[in-house]
Amino acid sequence: MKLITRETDYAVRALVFIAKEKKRIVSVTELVKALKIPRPFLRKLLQVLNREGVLRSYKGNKGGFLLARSASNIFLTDLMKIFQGPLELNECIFKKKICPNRGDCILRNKVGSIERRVISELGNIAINNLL
Amino acid sequence: MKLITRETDYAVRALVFIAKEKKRIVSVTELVKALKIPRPFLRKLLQVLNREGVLRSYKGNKGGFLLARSASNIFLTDLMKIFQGPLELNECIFKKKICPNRGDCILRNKVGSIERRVISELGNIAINNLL
DNA sequence: GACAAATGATACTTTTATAGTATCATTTAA
DNA sequence: TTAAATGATACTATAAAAGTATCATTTGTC
Repeated sequence: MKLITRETDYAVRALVFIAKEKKRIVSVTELVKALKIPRPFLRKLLQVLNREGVLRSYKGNKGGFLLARSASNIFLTDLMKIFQGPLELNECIFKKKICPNRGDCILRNKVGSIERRVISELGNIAINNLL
Repeated sequence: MKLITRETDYAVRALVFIAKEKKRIVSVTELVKALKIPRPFLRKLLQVLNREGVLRSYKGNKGGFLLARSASNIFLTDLMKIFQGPLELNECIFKKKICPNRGDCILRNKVGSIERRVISELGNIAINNLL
């Protein structure tokens, strides 16, 4: 039972590091040294974050990354969506239509209400809350 | 992000079905017909539930399963522990000691507090709440 | 007692998601 | 010009989840 995968976790750490450096461009080399994340893996993550508009990248020598928006506007749920897909705790059965009684499944309703609360709490956590 | 695996979900359905039959012994054959779960997979699950003291089994012709304890005393968290291991939402990093700052990791603390609430809510759900 | 219908035990295979690697092309400051 | 960076993309490895197969044993019923 894992709410946050390693990809998301690494992304958070990298973003926190970059946020702390304020407006200074930060390279993967620095991040690898500080965070001890496998280099090619981290590169992949950062490229995704760039594509998704969370980071802004600068190519070439002395290049690297900056936050594309303010740290208070990058939420944990944003990262989870990017790396883990839609936020659903109970996709397993519902999605695959195995469930013979989707509508009135009590279990699903109960889990669903817990899900909504978890998501709303996670939605309150932004990068600036983690500095 | 999946709170409940298919194994747990199937187990819940089977237990709910058995609970509804009161004290009548229920065979896998009946369960398969009613719940449309792959037979060998369901058998495996029920054998586990028997070993774990959730079900009681009766061998031989006309054999099958009964609840080993009252439906109000079989909790969703019991099944999750059996099929999904210890209830931790954030095992990923902490466990593997990748995290350079275990103690004061803000992310982990935040997720941890959400985790505790989820577990306590799940702990309130028993089989008899799902009939 | 024979037999059919059940569970017990156990090992195996398949599928999916996660985690990580490798490589070549392109950009850019010095 | 060159070294140090990112972009794009394809590949591999590992682990967890889901599902299958098989043989042994038990037991009610004819």
